[in-house]
Amino acid sequence: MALRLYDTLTKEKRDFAPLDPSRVRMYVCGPTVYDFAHIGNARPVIVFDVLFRLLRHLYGENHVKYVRNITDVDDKINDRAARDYPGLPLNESIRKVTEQTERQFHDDVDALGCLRPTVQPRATEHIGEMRTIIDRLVEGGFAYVADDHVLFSPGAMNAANSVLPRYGALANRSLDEMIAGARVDVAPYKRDATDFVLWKPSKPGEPSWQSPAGIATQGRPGWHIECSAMSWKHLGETFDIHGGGIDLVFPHHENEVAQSCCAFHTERMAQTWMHNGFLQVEGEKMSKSLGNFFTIDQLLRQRSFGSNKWHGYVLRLSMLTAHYRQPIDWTIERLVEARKSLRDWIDTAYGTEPQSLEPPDELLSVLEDDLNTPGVIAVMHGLNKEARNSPESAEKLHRAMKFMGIWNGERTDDIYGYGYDVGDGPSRHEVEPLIEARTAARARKDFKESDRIRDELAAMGIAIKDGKDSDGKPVTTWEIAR
RNA sequence: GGCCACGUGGCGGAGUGGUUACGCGCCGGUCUGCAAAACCGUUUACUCGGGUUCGAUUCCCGACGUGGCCUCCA
Repeated sequence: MALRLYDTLTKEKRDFAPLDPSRVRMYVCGPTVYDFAHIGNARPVIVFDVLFRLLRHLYGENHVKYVRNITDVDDKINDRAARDYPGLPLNESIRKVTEQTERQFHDDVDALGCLRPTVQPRATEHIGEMRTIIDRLVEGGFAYVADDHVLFSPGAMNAANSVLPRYGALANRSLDEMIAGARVDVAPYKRDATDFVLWKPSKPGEPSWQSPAGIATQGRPGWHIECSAMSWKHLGETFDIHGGGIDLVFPHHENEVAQSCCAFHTERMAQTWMHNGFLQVEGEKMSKSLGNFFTIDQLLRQRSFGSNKWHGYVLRLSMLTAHYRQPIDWTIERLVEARKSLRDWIDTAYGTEPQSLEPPDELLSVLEDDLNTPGVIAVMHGLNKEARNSPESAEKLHRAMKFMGIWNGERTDDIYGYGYDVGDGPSRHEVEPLIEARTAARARKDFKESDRIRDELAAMGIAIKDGKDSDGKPVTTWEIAR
């Protein structure tokens, strides 16, 4: 079984064959660092982390290069900086915003069990590469200067009639359709409604750099050029996989393809284009006005969603319960179910010693089929069931979970719901004396008293489970009720 | 309006031209002072209408529905 991936451009699942197996190259569009990342942002981060892990397994840890950019130049950043640090010069306030947001982003995705990409380049550190690409596009006749802007012309690209792809091929639409659908308020400096900005002049106070194409005034890059620049710098003119959310297909990725292929005279920018489906929250598009907007930080660290904090492993597993190309409806019920699965599996796998870091074969064959993570979850449920009669299956389950990044062998009490390390809810000092009193009452068969204590605990939000230890002595465990 | 994706049992969610997905829930049982938990077992499906086919949930066409993109967006 070989890795098969669905390619957005050709609309088919194909065997994956890297251009250079000793150097597998993947680029994924990363965050614009102006605010906390939300749970929708988490989806591609998790999905492509799974792919990164799989590629590392298949080709070797040192033979996969994963680049995820950090966009640190953007109007939203400027606005946020001016709002949050009105007293500071814009340069400084922008740096504060981007550094702080980047740190927060890393805290969040670390908690989601994601490995760090090989390189996380910043847009502002690649202005030189952007200028080079823009100059080449102007020289090649694909872009032009107007009013201190540099504009890319999809029309010129399609007229070139060479190895270049057709503009619109990725998003599967024609230039004519786009012209028909274009807004009436086309900027006056554009020759054509479909032309898009590669470079624009900076207003006073805005971040600015030396402009390309002989433009005298200082300027700043358009939105799409950074990814062409950074993927070129770190991965080369063409590479294997380019990923991101499906909403990026047009215009962002379409324009990246145009820029890169025209600058380098290549047929394809990436061999495989991968896009994850959209996320909704409780059946509706996530938006602040609907009150269903959740940041990763809120889910992890505040009781904002379903009055619960959610462990990063739970968030990650719940994200993997749907295939990455399918839309996903993010609900409390989904998280509760993921948490239950995770607890069952940890109960089984806890304490086993993985014999290697290899994922089980039955998991690999499923995952290699275009990242069929729901299938992987079914495999894990199967291992969990087999583990009742087979210690080897428990060990396999341990390896499977490690490989998928949903557990690393630790005791995670906030998954189990024990209150004492969560910081709120009843503490073990309040609960355990009552448990002991109930055990004593049961021992003297005072069931009226033992039931009364159970009711009292229930009122505190504590659920209890009676069992027996290995000597047959009654043992009661407890957890925060859900 | 244009383009695209999706529509599976109470819920979540894979997959397949003819054979059990899987998980949760429900129900029954074992266990338990009683519950809960755990364990064992059972149950329900492929939006609608045409077509292709020996046979379609799976392919084709149409309808309806949901969502996405077309403007910043994962």
